[in-house]
Amino acid sequence: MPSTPRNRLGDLERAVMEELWTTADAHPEGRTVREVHDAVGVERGLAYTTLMTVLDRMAKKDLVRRERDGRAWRYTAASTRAELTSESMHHTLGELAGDTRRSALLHFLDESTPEEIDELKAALAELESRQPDTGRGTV
Amino acid sequence: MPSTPRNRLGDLERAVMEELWTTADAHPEGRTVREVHDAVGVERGLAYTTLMTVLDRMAKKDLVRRERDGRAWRYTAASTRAELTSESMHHTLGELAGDTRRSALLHFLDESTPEEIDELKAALAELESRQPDTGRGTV
DNA sequence: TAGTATCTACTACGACATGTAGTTCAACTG
DNA sequence: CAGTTGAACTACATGTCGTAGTAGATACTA
Repeated sequence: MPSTPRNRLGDLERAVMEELWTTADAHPEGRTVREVHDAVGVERGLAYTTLMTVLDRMAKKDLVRRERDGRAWRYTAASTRAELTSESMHHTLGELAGDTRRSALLHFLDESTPEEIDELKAALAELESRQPDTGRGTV
Repeated sequence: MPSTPRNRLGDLERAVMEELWTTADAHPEGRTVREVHDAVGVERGLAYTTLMTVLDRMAKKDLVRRERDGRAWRYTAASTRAELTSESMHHTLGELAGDTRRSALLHFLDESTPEEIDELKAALAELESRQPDTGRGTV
């Protein structure tokens, strides 16, 4: 359960998340501050401590998790990019009452590219195949 | 074209938008600062000028539009709640590359209530009936 | 073992967004 | 004309984020 906002990421925060996400497969144990600094800090001319501060804050916001590795911390993303995105979308939608939500979804689709719509349909179909029950009425 | 972020609204900003949205039908000409203050400011013990400042800033961010009415301004929401929500959702999704986007959509659906899914399906059907072309391949 | 490199923890500071409001001045109302 | 209303401008506090320095502990190396 996130304690702080956890929504909108800053530019650097996002870059750090990207780094953690893209290296998650190759490094499931996570990345140290040094590694993250090398990956996204050096090219931006940032100090090592800057990345330390940012990672520390992100841990407090539950955006990343950390585990001790010797005297260093290893950071991993707390959610996948897809999860975070989905969460953010739900958060946005969640501010709306039922009837408006429907309207927002319609708008959303209206402004979607055909590809997105296809993706959505595919995702719906996929979901359908896993849970054949429409669920109507199951609150 | 919005000049400033225009995303995440503050609490008061949101309350103001709510007020403008919910009274849009009854007052298409918009609302004056005084009216908005009476509606959302008084109960919070806010000064009239506070609402003035906030509305002024919101106008600069293109969240609201304003038109002169005598020497006062009349404010109207620049987008409907549904539009703004949809916009925000697209903004979130837009940060993702195609393959991740698909995954995010799947997650999104996964975490949706059956009601939301139904709404989405209905919206899709509605869209379908307006634009029978699937669009696949049309970049 | 002394010296250096490496890490964390803590502190700090500027920029920007937002909530909050005062002051100043013009215009309108009796 | 006096009081009221409203806009414009300015200001200040708080919170977030980018940025980084310093202090102190630990590990490595010659």
